[in-house]
This record gives sequence, structure tokens and C-alpha cells, in this order.
Amino acid sequence: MARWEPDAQSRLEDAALELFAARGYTQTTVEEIAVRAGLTERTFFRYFADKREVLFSGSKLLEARIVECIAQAPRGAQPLDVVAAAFEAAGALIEAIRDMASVRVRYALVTSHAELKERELIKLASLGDATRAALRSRGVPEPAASVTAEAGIAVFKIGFERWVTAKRPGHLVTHIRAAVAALRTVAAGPE
Amino acid sequence: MARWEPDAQSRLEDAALELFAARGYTQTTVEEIAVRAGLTERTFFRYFADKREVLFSGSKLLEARIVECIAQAPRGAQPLDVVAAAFEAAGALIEAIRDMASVRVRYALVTSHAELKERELIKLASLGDATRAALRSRGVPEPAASVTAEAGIAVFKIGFERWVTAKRPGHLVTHIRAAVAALRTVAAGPE
DNA sequence: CTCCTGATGTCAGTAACTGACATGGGAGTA
DNA sequence: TACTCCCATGTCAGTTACTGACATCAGGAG
Repeated sequence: MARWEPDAQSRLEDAALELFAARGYTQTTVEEIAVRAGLTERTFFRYFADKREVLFSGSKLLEARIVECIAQAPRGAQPLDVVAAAFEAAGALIEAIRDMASVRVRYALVTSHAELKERELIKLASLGDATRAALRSRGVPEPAASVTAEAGIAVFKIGFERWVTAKRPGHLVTHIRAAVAALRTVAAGPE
Repeated sequence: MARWEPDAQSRLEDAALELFAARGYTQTTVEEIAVRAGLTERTFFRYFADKREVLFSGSKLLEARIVECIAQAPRGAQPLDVVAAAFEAAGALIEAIRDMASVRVRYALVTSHAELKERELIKLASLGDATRAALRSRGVPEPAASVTAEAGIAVFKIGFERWVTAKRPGHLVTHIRAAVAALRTVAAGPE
């Protein structure tokens, strides 16, 4: 038998989300989260760099998926198509691993706490950096790589927000596609 | 004669930038900043919500300039043209009120400290929100308003970064224009 | 059987940030 | 002049996020 209960990190994440939802982010101390997970505060900080980070472990998965998609895209594809497809795949991944209820809980937390919003933004920026690097290694030059990566982040952000806040949300991918289409229209100008 | 030395906020900002540049951000305590400005730690927190904020007071100016530009743009102008012009004006404002040396000091600080990067990103997001609102009040519908606002933020970010890191920087506005052009090319696809 | 590894606990400390209350020049007013 | 109120600042005590150093101890490797 194991010396410790397994999945300490998941237990901490679950405990955190439950407590945040019940009492609010600010009113929940790290010690409370740790105790609920059967651990100590010190151990919490061995798994997460800070209190906010416990809500953002999923971003590594998204980044991996996006980079993989970009790398596997067909040779001649246009950068924006490649990036759009990658972020659609990331959107599909979110739908696959999270249920709408917990997505909404998390969204409510993030939008109502500036420090969480900041963390979300830097995670998105990190996705943008990974995207840019993946484009560059396909031979996309600067500044096209940066611009395309930022465009991908933008449509992902907007698509996600419109999905989460919609009364009848449908699929995230649909909203991302709509944002890409809007970007193309706006950038093209009147024809 | 005044009871207190004037410009407490400016003194705090100056003291902070000097100390950050000299000893580093982390090694500088809020109390040290306050003492150098002839004040106490408690007073620092009356002017700035937290330690990071002391580096970001300028963003209000940028936001005002951008909103003003968008509001004053000619009636029939295309959204992306309007936004591009507004962010170019914001770039010109930066060049007008800051010298390159302090811009670079600040840039080095922000890029080497994740917590400062986060704050910068949320300030940019706030600019994006203001931009979107300004577009909406000109009658630009969603999701075009959101997409255009995000595009503006993106070209501003990329232009600024390429300006600051260039060996012969030239003018910020030039770099922003180049980013806009790159965005148009990328979004248009092959002709 | 022993040693070592590695996840966890313990404990003391720092510094960011907050709330409550005190202070005292300056401006306004009688 | 004398009185009062204002308000920027100071003082102080407290909370909590976060860190470094060291201890513990089940289980695997040899």
C-alpha cells in the first residue's frame, strides 16, 4: 500500500475549486485548501507556484494540442488557416475534458477577480508564444508569425467568451469559427 | 508653505523606477520606495493598489487618447483603419512623454518579471475593452467590434516590442503600421 | 539489512497588503 | 483672531501568501 494517497495535485485542484465556489476565492485560504485535500499548506506550494496557479493547470494540455496541430498541418496551408484549426482543436479539447458547469464556475471566478484574470491572460500569452514558435519552425517569417499567433489568441478568447456567456451555447468550435470569419471580414475591409 | 511636499504620486513612481533599476524589482521593498519618496509604506498603498501598479500609471493616458481618437474618426471609416490610427496615436503619445532609456528600463523590468508581465497584459486587455466600447458606440456590431479591438491590441503589442528591441528603432508608429500591414496580409490569404 | 530517495511535515521568517484610529497644518467661517 | 472641519499622512496591529531549512519515514535498490 502506498505511503500517501495518490493524485495529490488533483486533490488540491478539486478542493480549491470546491472551496472557491462555496466561499469565494478571497475568503478561501491556501491552508484550507490543503487541509481539505489532506495535505499541508507547504505541500500546496510544492505543487503550485502560488494560490492562483491551482486554477490553471489545464493550460499545458492546450498548449501541447495547439503546437501539435500546427506541426502536423499540411505543408502548403496558409498560416491563419493553420492557427485557426489549431485553436479549434484546443476548443474541442476543452469541451472533451470539462463539463459546462465547471467551465462556468471557473469563468465566473476568473472574470470577477483581477488577479485571476491576469493569470489567465499570461497563460494565453504563453499559448501565443508557443504558437508563434510553432509557426516560425514551419518557415513563417516575422512579423507574420507574431501577428498570426496573436490573431489566433484573439479569436480563441472571443470565441470562448461568447460560448460561455451564450444562453444556448452550442459548440465552442462554432464560436471560434465565427470569430475567425469576423476577423477576415474586418481585415479585408469593404470589397 | 504647503504642509506636505507636492506630487507624492510622482515621487513614489520616480523612487520606484530608480530603485527597481538599481537593485531589481524583487529586492526592492515597498517600504524602501516610500522612504525614498519621503513617505511611509501605508501612504504608498493609498496611491497604488499594489507594488506592481506603481509602474503602470501611464495606461490611463493611453486609454484616454485611444478612446478620443476612435470617437473623432470620420463617419464612414472602416473599423480597422479607425483602430489602427488610434493605436498609432497612442504610440506617438508614448514617444512624446517618455524617453527611450526609461522605456527600455521599464521594458526590461516587465519582461523579466512574470507578475509585471501579467499586469501589463491586463492593462492591455483594459485598453482592448475600452476600444471595443468605443467601436460599439460608433455602431460597429459584435463580433466585429471585439475582433477589431483585439487586432488593435495585437498590432500595438507587436509593434511596441519590435520597436523596443530593434537596434535602430526609428519611430514606434512605423512598427505599428508594419504590424497592421502584416495582419492585413495574413488575414487576406493568398490573392 | 542498509542505504537512499523523494514526498511530505514542521517551523520560523519575510513582505505584501488591510483596517482602525490618531495627528496636525491649512482653509474656510464667524 | 479664534474656532472648526478637512484630509493627506502617520502609526500600529494584524492577516496571509510565500520561502528556506531541516526533519521524517515508507518503500525500493543493492
